[in-house]
Amino acid sequence: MHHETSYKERKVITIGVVSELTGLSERQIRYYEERKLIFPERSPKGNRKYSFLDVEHLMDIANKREEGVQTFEIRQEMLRRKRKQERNGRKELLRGEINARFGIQQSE
Amino acid sequence: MHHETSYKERKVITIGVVSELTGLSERQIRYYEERKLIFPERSPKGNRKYSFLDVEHLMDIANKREEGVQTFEIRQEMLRRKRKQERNGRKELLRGEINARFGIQQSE
DNA sequence: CGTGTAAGGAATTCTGACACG
DNA sequence: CGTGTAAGGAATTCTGACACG
Repeated sequence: MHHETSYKERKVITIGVVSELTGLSERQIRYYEERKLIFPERSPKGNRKYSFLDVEHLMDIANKREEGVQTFEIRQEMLRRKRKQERNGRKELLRGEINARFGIQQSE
Repeated sequence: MHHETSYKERKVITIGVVSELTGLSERQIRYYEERKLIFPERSPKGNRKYSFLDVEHLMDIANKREEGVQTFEIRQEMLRRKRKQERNGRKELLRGEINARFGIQQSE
């Protein structure tokens, strides 16, 4: 319907800028990647590149960490949320197919 | 109304990435700045930082240049557009004030 | 576990300048 | 005018490792 990979998702920000934006050290940012909390892309020569969405995730992670939540638990929660989204995604897809065949019933 | 400086306007992209995104050389990008076609911010240590909007402007500039338009003319046109926008901005502001006093009373 | 730091190298960016046209 | 390039320096980023706790 929309998206051509929006500004929010494009991976164009270097780790130094992400560090400024989030207040996290580069060490922390790289560690959260190691723990699979964040997934930067790489430039041709291997430099990490982040999106605004990544920056927001990192700020959420920082808040969780301050509350003493461990990276492992943060990852668990992320995966749970993701699976839930996927289920809803499939549900929506199905709803779309049904509508396509049996018509636009606005009622429910 | 909205805007907290949206993703599109935030200056976070380094010149190398802008170069990849636009296909322009760093030399060209710096030169267009010298000619006042583009206005990056600077990081604490002096590195240029661009927004997605800047990237789009650069692509427009690249197209104009391919058509043989000189940087001076591109700048002229930019300034003309900007002044027009400012006039419209003032007009809208005025319209808002008039409405606030005499128009559409949403009840009070 | 989460983060700091020193280490060495490679890539990035900056400025001012010369070149060509 | 618009762009390439070599130059030298400073800042950035990368990885793997040791440290502490």
